[in-house]
Amino acid sequence: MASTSLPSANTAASQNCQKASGSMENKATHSSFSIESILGLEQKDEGIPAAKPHRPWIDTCNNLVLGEDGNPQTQLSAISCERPLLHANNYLMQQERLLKCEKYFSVTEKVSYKRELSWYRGRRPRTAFTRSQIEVLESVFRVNSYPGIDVREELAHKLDLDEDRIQIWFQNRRAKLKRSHRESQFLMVKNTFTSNLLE
Amino acid sequence: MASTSLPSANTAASQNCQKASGSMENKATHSSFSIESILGLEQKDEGIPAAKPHRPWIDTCNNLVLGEDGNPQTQLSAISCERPLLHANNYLMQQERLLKCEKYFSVTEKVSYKRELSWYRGRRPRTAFTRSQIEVLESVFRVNSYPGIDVREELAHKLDLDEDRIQIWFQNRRAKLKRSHRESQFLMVKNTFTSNLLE
DNA sequence: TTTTAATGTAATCGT
DNA sequence: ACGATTACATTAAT
Repeated sequence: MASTSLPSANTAASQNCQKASGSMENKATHSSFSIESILGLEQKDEGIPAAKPHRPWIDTCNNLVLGEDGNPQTQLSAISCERPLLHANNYLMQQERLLKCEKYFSVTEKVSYKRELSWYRGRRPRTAFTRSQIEVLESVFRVNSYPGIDVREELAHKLDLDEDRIQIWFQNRRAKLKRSHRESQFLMVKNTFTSNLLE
Repeated sequence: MASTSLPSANTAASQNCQKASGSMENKATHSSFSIESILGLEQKDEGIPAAKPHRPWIDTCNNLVLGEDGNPQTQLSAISCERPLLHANNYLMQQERLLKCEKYFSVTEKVSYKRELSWYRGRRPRTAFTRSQIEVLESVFRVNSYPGIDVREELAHKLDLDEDRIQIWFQNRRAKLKRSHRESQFLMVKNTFTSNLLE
């Protein structure tokens, strides 16, 4: 049995209530998008290819992306590689695939399928940090939440990680800290308000 | 199936080659900031309370949490909202509960149960969408699987739900769609393989 | 058991 | 670098 399924080492703050405007590919949400209009409307908006950054972890030749732990992204990562290829031969394959699924999915489903494919094509496989890696990172973070390139490189070497991953980790960690501060502040204000009401 | 999932403890080096870090010699910015010195020094501060995930469905005054659907988590949700309370009186309650379950679970299971208890304290009561709510959501999803904040708010108002629930629902829906795509893709590959074998 | 709401967080994008 | 938002992996309730 999978003994200790301890996925997240830290149980810190969560970040529900994320409400802000601007979904990424959805910029074109006109205010005329009432539910009724949506329900009674076929939509043709789409596209927004969005330029493609460098994705070194994707093999250009449709090879598998290995995960060391049999991660499930493998099959999908293998589909295609780079945004430009979207309009190359892979595009045909996908079209074909779409046609084959035609009888199972509606037109709009195919549209969003296409969008989804193009979005997450080439997304870096999610890194699963080890507990010990997290511990080290947290220790460093406690001392310095803005490590310079030298510390990051050192960490990368010691933890056998990309320096990029380190940087992203610190970014996300800072965001998390900020969130928790915001929330505790919110609660403090709320509590003060409440107790003021009570007395 | 969750039983096949690995503990995800490893995956340390799922990354491919590092980016050729140059000099490990520190740039003498703050040369005393080596990892060893950081890790070796006493961590006395431990600020970073990692507090308050903002759980509005938990009442701060230990009142009952309404569930709209008579959810059983009420007792648990109402317990606490603050990390320190984990070591306060609630801990006793949990111990008691653990003792009661003693005959049903192994020691290691109890351990993980304990860990998980402290985990999902404060977890939002599971929302049970009605059929009609689902229908509307599905209809919108068919047209647009990435509704912007405006559509989400409108949906929330019309369906009498939190906007958060809407957002989460769409997230999970997208994941589900992707899963099904993955599966059909797998089947397609399998079929192709099989028919290639047959001819 | 299966499905799916909820959670935490790594990765992505725009500014 | 930050903020917002997403995908992804997982947990837990039904």
